[in-house]
Formats: sequence, structure tokens, C-alpha cells
Amino acid sequence: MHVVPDAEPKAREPSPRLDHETRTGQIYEAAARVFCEHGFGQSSMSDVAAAADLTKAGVYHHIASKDELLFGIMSYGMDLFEERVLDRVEQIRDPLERLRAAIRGHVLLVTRDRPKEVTVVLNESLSLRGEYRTKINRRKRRYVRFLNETFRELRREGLMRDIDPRVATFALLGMINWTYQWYGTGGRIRDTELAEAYVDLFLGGLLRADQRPDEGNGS
Amino acid sequence: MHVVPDAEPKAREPSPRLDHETRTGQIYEAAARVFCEHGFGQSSMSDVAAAADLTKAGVYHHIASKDELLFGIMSYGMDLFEERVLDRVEQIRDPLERLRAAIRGHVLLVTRDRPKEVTVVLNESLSLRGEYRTKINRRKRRYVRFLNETFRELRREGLMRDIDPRVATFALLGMINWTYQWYGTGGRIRDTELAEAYVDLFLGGLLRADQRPDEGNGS
DNA sequence: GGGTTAACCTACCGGTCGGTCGGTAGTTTT
DNA sequence: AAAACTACCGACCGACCGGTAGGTTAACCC
Repeated sequence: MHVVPDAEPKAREPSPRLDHETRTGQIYEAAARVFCEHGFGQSSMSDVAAAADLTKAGVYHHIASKDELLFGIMSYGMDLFEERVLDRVEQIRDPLERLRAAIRGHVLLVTRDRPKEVTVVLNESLSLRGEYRTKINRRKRRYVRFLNETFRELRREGLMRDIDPRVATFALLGMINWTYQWYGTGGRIRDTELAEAYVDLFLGGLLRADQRPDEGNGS
Repeated sequence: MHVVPDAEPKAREPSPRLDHETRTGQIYEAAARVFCEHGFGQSSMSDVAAAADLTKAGVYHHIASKDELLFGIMSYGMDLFEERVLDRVEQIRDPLERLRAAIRGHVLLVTRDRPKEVTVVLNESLSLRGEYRTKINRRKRRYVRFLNETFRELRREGLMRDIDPRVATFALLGMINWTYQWYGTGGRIRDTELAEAYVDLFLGGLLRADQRPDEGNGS
């Protein structure tokens, strides 16, 4: 009884510096792998336990519930993205350089490092419920706001064509977030080349003609 | 026993001209709604039955299994996409005009008509298994091949910058397929404007500078 | 060496899952 | 009017679900 919906208990419980060497960390990692492969709804806790080389009861010694496990994975995915990409590029003053760094960082995160946790964030937003969904959405929105603000800045400085910043934001997000759907399956496109190609492609469409750096096409 | 992997049995069984006036059609529609909202794995057949205003047994009078239901929905989603977009634009001779029409058609399909079945195709590829997944993937690949071929043609004609056609394909696919994740939630971006913005944005990044039509930025 | 604790396991719980059975009411066919 | 068929429902099935109770083992603490 009484679920205690009241005040925050000091700090976020899941993703407390998710150490992959601890048993708990290994469970999160295995679960991310399983959820990534079959989807959250299609995966049972026994599947997770087997992937972590434990019994179901063993898993439940470390985690509270399936939902909390998913939330923990996504929180860790957001941690990764924020500390490796967003937190860093946010500090760049020049908006154009900032955008370039964001694209490069974001693309390399999902191609080179390929953290399963980030894929889960992208795949399973429907599976999260209630408070958990709200919390993750809030963190996602921070990135959207960051991109939006950067585009507005670019427009203010006259570097950008007359494109709705929201449209630019979601176009870029789509381009990059979609890569986990296809990248790496046999194709031998190099991650760094993909990052540069996306920077080129997107900035080419975004910037005013007189602002574009030479794009290396002959003639 | 013996699953009969051999020759086509005259015609595809599911999605036999999915008439939304028939009871079966209404079940598919209701199921698409439910799967769209909560995800396939999170939805039970009782949920589907309730949404279709029937009992579970009543639903099973019309369909064979949950998996086949999902496959039927996705097949119908692919039917929609192909007959409203791909089949039409494929016949356009000029590659640039063909690409423009494809972007416009694809964007308008997922923004204006918003068929839940198409959303399910994008959301639930992990939920499909075996033969079913193979069949849907084959149809998806037809679109990928179409885009790829169009980009190669544009390059051959010297209209396009030096960008890997595969990268261009997936960048475009991501841009458009991501829209169902955000479009329509309060934002008042008009569908036609979004389509034109995407044409502009993408072709701006894709084409060689001397080939770009004037992009309407002053100065 | 007795007590505590973390890290598990076996065995099990109530509930729900996808799916089926046998029936019935209404319509159509003969 | 009997037979056949379609469209459905209430009741039910075995399997599996998320989750737990309670015990065992080994390491650590005093």
C-alpha cells in the first residue's frame, strides 16, 4: 500500500554513475542489449536475466522493476549524450561552429560508440509511462531547445536562409537519429566520413549561398 | 508442419484491399490505433478487441494471430505508401523532378493523411519476426533502391555534389520518417510548408551551387 | 566463532497473455 | 422449412508474465 508519490528522495536513484564493472551495471548493459534487439515489450525479465547470466530473482536483487530498469537505461543513454555531446558543444560561442560540433558529436556518438542505451532511448519512448516518460522527455527537450536557439542565432546573424528554426531542428534530428536504423549493417561507410557528409549536406541546405564555404565541387 | 515457403499462393493474403467499411477493416484500423499509441508489445489483444468494440473471440473470428494482424497493418501501410507515393513518382523521367515529387509526396503522406498504419511500419520493425519481417523489409528496400538510383542518376547528370548516394538516401529517409515523432503536437507548421521546406533544405544541401534554383534569400 | 550482510538461488504466486471451444442468433441458400 | 453459413460471445485453457518469499553460501566484522 501507499506508493509514496511525494518529494524527491535526495537524488535520482537509477543511473547513479552506471559502472559497467559492477553487477548492477552489467545487468543494465545486458538489458539494453536485449531491449535493443527485440524491443522492450517483446522482452521478458527472464530474457534479461539469461543475458546477464543470472536468474530472474537474481536480477531483482539489483533492480526494482522492469519499468525502472528501462528508465535507468534511458537515463544512462541521456547521460552519455549530454556529457559527451551536449554539455561540451553548448559552451562554444560561435553558433556556426557550435552547430558543426553538435552534428559531428551526435553522429559519432551513434555510429562509433553505438551505445545501446541511446538506441533504446530512440526506440522505446512509447514504452515509458507516467513520471518516467515526463522526465526523459524533459531532457530530450533540452536538446531541441539548444538546436532551436542555435538556429535562431544563426538567423539573427544573417548566416542562415529563411527556414523555420523548428523545421531545421527536426530535420537535423531526424537525419541523425535515423542512422541507428541502418548504419553498420554491412555497409562500409566510415563514421568520420558520415559525420562530415552530414555536416556538409545539412549546412549546404541551411546556410545562405554567400555564406557557404566552398563545397569542393569542381567545374 | 511444412510452412510452405514456395511460390506465391496467387496473391498476398493479408491486406486484400483493406476496406475500412468491412468489419475486418475496422479491426485493422482499431489495432493500428492501439499499436500506434502504446506499441505492439504493450498492447494486448483484449485492448484491440475493446478498441474495435468486440470481444477477443470476436476479433479472432476475423484474424489468425496477433503477429499476422501486425503484418497485415504494415502491409497496408506499405500499400498506402506505394500507391500514393512510390508508384506515381517512379514514372517521372527527370530525376530532379522525380526527387522533388518523392519528397513532397512522402512528407504529405505522413503529415496530412497521417495513416496510423505507416507509423506502425516505422515504429514496430523490431516486433515483426521471421518471414513477415523479411517481406516488409523487401518492400522497404524497394524505396531505398529507388532513392539510391535517383541520386546516382543526378550525379551522372552532374547536378549533384560529390555525396555518397547511400548517405543522401538515408539522410533523406531519416529527415522525413522522423516527422511522425513530433509533427502535429501543438505546433502549427502547415503540412505543405513543411514539404516545401524539406525540398528546399535537402536540395539546397544536395545540389551543386551552380544548379541550385534561387533560394529566395535577399541581399 | 558468532553475527551481519550482500549476492545470489529454488520454488512459487496471482494475474494476464494469446488463443480456442462450443454455442447461439440471424441471415442466406436450397 | 430445413440446412448451411456468418458473425459473434461467454467461458475457458495452458503458458508465461512480472515479481516475491525464504533459504543458502561466502565474505567480512568484531
